[in-house]
Amino acid sequence: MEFIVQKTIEAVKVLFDQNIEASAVTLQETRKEFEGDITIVVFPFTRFSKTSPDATATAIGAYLINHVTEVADFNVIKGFLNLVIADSYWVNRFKIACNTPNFGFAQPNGQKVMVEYSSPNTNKPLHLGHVRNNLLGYSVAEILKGAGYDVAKVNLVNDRGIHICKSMLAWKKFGNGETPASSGLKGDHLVGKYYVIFDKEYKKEIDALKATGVAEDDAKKQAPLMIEAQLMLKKWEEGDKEVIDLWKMMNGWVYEGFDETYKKLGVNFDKYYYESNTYLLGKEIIEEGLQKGVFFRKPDSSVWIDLTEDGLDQKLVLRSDGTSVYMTQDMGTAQLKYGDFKMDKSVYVVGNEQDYHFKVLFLILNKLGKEFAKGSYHLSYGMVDLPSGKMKSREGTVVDADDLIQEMIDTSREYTEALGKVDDFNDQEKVELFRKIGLGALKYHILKVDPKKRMMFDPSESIDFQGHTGPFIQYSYARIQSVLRKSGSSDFTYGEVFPLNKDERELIQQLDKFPSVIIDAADNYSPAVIGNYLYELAKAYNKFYHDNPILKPEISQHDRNFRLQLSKLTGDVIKRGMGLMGIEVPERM
RNA sequence: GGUUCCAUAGCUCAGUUGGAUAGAGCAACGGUUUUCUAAACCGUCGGUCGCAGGUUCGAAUCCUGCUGGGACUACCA
Repeated sequence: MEFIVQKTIEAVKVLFDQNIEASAVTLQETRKEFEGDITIVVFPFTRFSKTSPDATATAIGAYLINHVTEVADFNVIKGFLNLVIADSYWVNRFKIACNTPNFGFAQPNGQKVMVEYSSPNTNKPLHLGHVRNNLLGYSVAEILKGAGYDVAKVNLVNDRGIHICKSMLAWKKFGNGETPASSGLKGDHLVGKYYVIFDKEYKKEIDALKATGVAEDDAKKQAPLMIEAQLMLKKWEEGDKEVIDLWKMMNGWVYEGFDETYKKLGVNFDKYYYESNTYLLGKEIIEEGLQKGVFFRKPDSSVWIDLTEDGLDQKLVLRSDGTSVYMTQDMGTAQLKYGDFKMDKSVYVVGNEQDYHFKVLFLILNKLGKEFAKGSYHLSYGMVDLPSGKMKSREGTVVDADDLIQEMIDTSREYTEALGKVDDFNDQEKVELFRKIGLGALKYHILKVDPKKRMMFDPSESIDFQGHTGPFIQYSYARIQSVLRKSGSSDFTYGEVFPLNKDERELIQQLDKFPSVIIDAADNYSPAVIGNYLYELAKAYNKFYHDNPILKPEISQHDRNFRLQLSKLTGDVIKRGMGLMGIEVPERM
């Protein structure tokens, strides 16, 4: 509505002889209890109009109606200037949208962005927290594509370290050669089982030591299992064949399990990075930083950065024994990734528990003068809380990703079969539909919440299929496809300018927003923006559908085709928008 | 202790440059189907926007303090 802003500036100049900036013109959608489409807030103008808000609004309204063809009418209520925009304008916008291939998606903007997400540890299966991460990362990547970026999705797998050795050691000691094939367990679940066993046995040892009078902190360090795990890590780093073989075998199990879960979630990656290949990186950057005076070395030869001037503390970047810490690796990996992709932006989808880490990382990269520091962004999402509180892997209070997905599919099957609408579906079609609806419900439920906020997830309360949900939007799509099929045509040409009714206008206005919604979602890295928009769109369509016959005999050819075209575009936008959230839509449901 | 994020209806959430009487969904209650899919549509009920000040013509939104909750603050990742 840029032209309204420009004409308002003009009106203010002519009427009150005042030059104002475009930012001084506040436009908002007219609240639906009032007549009009666009509202101008004129309070700021009263300072120089020297008249009441109502008089100011009336004067501007009168000017606009005489100088802007699109302004058909106006009214003033309590100092708010409500403009009625001509139907011809909306019809024209609609026609343009229909003639735009991939309406909503921006043209390529020539910029490259990397989205790193998922980044699992290979010692346990994925849980609800990872699900949020994966859904967010995938969706944000798709949204960025929709906004014109060239996107690379990458997964940085944490496949080494003491926690991995714990699973390996427990399996070696207590596993009796158990494999996914012999146990029937999914690989990641099998490895996770031994991670839990390690913790249990380790605790026993700690308790035994404490009983002999050893202090807790010392007991944790002295426990034989911990000593053995650390020895194993050392052997791994030395390339000990036996340890490496075990590591390869067990990680292989985990990857098979992850691949299955990723496939079910519908997420994917353009490239995998493994920490076993990157954990030694970053040491040359330490040298670089020391030379540039960004880092300093302490007498024990550990290396630090002083961030007190930035309101933070001193931070270790290299241990006294010369080995890397997480920060060292991340500096090196950032450099590696930039070398591989030369991206303009780099998004890290990581939970907000690591806010401090990324703040420091980006600060360091900036101080080192890295060209990629400026484009780095930590998409910091909130934790997923259960009614019982926070999820803790070791305490078994996690919601497993595979279980959750299966429960959603089962629930969707029960719900759908109870409605009795799928009796003529064959088995294959049913399986597909239940999967689409179950995952649609889950994904929408998680993605509709602002990523930055913590969210509550109650697994016992099965996710709804009515109201503000994924299935509601999927259903709207299926309905549209049903109407289009029944029309028996695909040529929806209709005549020229004509009056719109309220529902039609509302729907067109909603559709008209789609391109700007995608940009907004991309700028804010927020699938929730798309989700809320699609809900509003589906609501507008359902209202329209309910009150406006399309295929009835009494409907004129013109109205019929116009409404079919309106339905068609709505369906396209829903499908495209849901695709940005990684949600599929069924042709029938 | 320090840093930081959060607090909106019984529940889950919208509310993005400060704008009208703070909105949805669920739950509860009521209505709509011989008519293109009722996973829908319409209505009723439900609020001290954590509390107290401040800035402003105007504050859920900005500032300060307080209360309550989370996270971070390791030679862990």
